[in-house]
Amino acid sequence: MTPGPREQLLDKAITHFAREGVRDTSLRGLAPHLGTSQRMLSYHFGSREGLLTAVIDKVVADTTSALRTLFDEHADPFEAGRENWRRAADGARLFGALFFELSSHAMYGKDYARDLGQTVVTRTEEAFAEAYRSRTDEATARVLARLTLAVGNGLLFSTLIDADRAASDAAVEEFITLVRARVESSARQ
Amino acid sequence: MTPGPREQLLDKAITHFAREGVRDTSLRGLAPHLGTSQRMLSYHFGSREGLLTAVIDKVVADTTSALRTLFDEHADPFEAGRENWRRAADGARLFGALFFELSSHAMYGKDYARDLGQTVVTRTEEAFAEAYRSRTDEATARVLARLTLAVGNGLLFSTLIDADRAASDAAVEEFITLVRARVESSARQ
DNA sequence: GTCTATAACTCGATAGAC
DNA sequence: GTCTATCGAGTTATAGAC
Repeated sequence: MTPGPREQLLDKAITHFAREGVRDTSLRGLAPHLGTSQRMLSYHFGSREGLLTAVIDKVVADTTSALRTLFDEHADPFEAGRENWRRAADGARLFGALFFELSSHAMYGKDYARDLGQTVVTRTEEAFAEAYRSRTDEATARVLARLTLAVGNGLLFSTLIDADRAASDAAVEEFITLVRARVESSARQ
Repeated sequence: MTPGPREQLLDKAITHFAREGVRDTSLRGLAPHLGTSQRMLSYHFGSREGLLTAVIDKVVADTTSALRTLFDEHADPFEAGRENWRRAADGARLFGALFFELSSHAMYGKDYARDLGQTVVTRTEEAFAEAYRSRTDEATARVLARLTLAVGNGLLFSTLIDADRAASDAAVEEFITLVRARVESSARQ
């Protein structure tokens, strides 16, 4: 199944948005970089907002499927967390700024960005909570899940600003150590 | 010292940006909401980018001075952290989306947003590290500072997406408990 | 400092031929 | 599906009177 022209354009558009931002990229300015015309972007996506919606839908779909395989492959929530961080940080240089830019659109209440918010917070948090449940009680699992997601997003944020990946890696390890001790102590009770 | 018209316009502009976003706010559309004209915005700030620069400069100055008083008033880094979270979360409904939107501009490498990045990551992290140094060794202080800032920004992010302030408050308390245990155990060595 | 007016430009959307 | 061409509304920046 070879992707149609629409899917090819969408992939290229995401790459370009990741580099240049959504903020000051117009359909006119975007088209030449994708080897197409403004008319074709309008034709395939209906409108500028239609293109943004398609971009977010694809990002959401990719994130969701990646998350599913992640927790299928790692029964240990700490291993899953470490692996999730590694993937996010590796991709950050490419897609990190776009991630936070589109998320800010969700915060402003833009319709086309609502699914993104649901995916990057609610669903991811739920996946972490599910993994923690095997190690601790329900209430602790929920609060640790929220904290874990926050650590991931917060370190992604810091890394994108100051480019200090090593410091963020160290912080992840520190956090894993902290939580592991916490879960072991609650299991001993 | 009563503020001049420029400063009054700037304050109102920040409030409006916080509600509507920078992305789709033009000088023309902004002016009537501030009780002025597009001509006056150009006159006082030179250009649209000049206005954005002024907005960021003010946000940076306010954040820096708030941070200084924060650590002057609370010697206990855990109290300072809790208070920092309280302030950030209280202001989040007003300025949170703007914070992440402008930060994404810094990630894209926009000149006018560089100072913002320095302030919200490098300087804040340094302030936390300074506070932790009184409780633990240098290396641990640095990694805990990075982790603490990440928790704050990450929970701010989650709260802005899903509006669950209570869950974030609980996560902050959980984190303080974790780190307090960590610091006490390292002090015992 | 403030106003009106406008120049010069860019945008998204669309018409219509092929 | 793809092209050229254009409409109409939007933008910033600026000229010039008061």
